[in-house]
Amino acid sequence: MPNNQFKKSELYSFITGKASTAIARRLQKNFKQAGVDITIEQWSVLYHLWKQDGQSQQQLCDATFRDKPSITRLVDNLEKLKLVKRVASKEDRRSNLIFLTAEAQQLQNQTMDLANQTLNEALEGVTNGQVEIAKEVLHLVYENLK
Amino acid sequence: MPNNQFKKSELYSFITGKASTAIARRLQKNFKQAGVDITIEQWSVLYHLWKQDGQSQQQLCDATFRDKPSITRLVDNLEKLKLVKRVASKEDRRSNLIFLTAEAQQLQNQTMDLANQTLNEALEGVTNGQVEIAKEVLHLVYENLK
DNA sequence: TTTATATAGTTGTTTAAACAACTATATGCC
DNA sequence: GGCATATAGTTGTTTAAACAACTATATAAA
Repeated sequence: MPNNQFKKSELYSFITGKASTAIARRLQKNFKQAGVDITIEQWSVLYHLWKQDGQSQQQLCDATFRDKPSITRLVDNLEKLKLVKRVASKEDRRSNLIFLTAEAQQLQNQTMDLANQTLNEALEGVTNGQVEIAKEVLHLVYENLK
Repeated sequence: MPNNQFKKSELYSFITGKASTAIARRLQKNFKQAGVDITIEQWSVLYHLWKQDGQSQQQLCDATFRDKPSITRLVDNLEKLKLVKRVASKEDRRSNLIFLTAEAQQLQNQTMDLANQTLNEALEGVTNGQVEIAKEVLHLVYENLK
């Protein structure tokens, strides 16, 4: 049984994601300090819309690894904040396309800088090689379970 | 600026913790399938009490990386489920010591097996060496930000 | 000793996650 | 065309996270 040594020790913190919790909290704190008043969950939706605007809610589900009710409510809240708007698709009347507002477009550079800064804080003292391997492992775990 | 290549790509999934989310969901699913009717957050508290029973709520905060209100409510719910009980400390009257019930003690072996099984599913195809490095990176990230 | 400060825990409020149940529209098959 | 099934999204409910404000007790300093 490979990996057994690891699996029995430190198992807990792997499962509970202490590292990603720590990163999320720090990013939220850095947003707040900079006067950016959105949640990191909202930001994660905007992030995918900056990459490609006008995605359907289902596409955002896949991109963010969230279920449909979660995206419904995140889009609700982003709409209240006037950061996105729902537009009914003409091709498929079941589907909404989500578009960024001008205000949301203005958030991109600042928040991406804050996210990069947060990762710099997180990865202080970690080598590029280590990070590459950690990235591979996390990717494999995700692929194994998704 | 070291690590910059990494930091700009895959940044998002590192921050949002897709891997740990995937592990948490799978563990919850494995609990449910086995008829274990607790949340993984509740389990994470029990996990630390199995390691040492009778910890204060503040100790559980530190161990689980949660804030005090979160632990208050997790202990509330675990008490409702009759899995733990609060006992007022005699040395410090501000503090509650949390003790496992017999019922919670019986959950230990089964749920630890399910957690190990979940990690085996997650780490399929990952070598011990890769896992060790990933563990180091996650630990360093946590230490940098906690 | 009394006063200030720190610590342990609780409560209220908002946001989000998970899951089930639901509506509406689309697609595939006879 | 009509029916079964799949897909897109919404709503309700429970649990948890984050943050601020609060109570009670302990500790330290004057």
